[in-house]
Amino acid sequence: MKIGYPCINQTLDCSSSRTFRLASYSEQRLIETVSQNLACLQRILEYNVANGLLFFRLTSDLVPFASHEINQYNWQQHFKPQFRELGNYIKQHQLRISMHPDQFVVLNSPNPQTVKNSIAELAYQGSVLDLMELDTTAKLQIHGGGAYGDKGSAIARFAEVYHTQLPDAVKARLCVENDDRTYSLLDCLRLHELTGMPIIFDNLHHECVNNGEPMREAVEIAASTWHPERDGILMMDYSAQAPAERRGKHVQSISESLFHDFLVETEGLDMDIMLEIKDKEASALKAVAVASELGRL
DNA sequence: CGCGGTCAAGTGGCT
DNA sequence: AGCCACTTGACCGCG
Repeated sequence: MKIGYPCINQTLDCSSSRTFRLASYSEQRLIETVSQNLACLQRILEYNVANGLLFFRLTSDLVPFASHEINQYNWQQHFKPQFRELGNYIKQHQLRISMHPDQFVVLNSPNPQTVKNSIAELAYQGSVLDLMELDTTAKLQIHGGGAYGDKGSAIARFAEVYHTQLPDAVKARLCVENDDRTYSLLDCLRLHELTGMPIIFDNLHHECVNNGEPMREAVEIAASTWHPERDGILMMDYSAQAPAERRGKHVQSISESLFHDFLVETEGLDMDIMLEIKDKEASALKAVAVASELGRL
């Protein structure tokens, strides 16, 4: 089991998500920003290794406007050595890596332009992992998308786009995650059956939307969609509801007792856990301690 | 130099 | 009808 956190490290004094406004775009600015982002990413990875945080989600902002038409620069070629070096570090320390394209990536949108933009964004994020020369256990994580009043058709449209429009390099890494209002675990299972994509399980989303599966059973269902050789072990997002806040809002800081209970409930199941908690590595470090005490690491 | 409005992109639920 | 939340605030103009 590897434990980690997404995108941002609050201890270090650098960010790998630096970007700029579209109006400020220039090739020079792009090169400078990417250069700084990659340098910071290396520092974050070193921090993670030093602290036993072996699962990390790369920010979508690593390369600003990477899938936007304004960006015609061959950044892949320019930064190839840096990406490879990062990849070497990742492989050397056996870090698990994911990326999570944001909410604008919707493969089943009725708007063809949205689908086109989505595919371009997936191609960009996949190419980051490819440039790092990571194997297909490094994943891209998206949601089912919209339902548009007819989820059955939306699911069929997703599968159609998957089979007819997605590059193989994206398909090799793409996973679907249950969301907190539209695509339940069972809906994701349907998408899995139609495409072969593994399911990334989110416990908080499952609490929001489910078909009555107890937590352990839900984890087992998601885990069964992963081919160990091709995909590695199950990835999951772990969070807890922020008290007295909107349903689905993430807590500020981990509850060690809730996390302890979750690990006890899933005893014997192997998985890598991404902590979607506002205070980032602070909670991830507490989670590592809890998991370590339970002998799960 | 700090504050606050705004930023490439979508969707659905809540107020 | 508009706002908010989402994997994550960061940028930039203005005072």
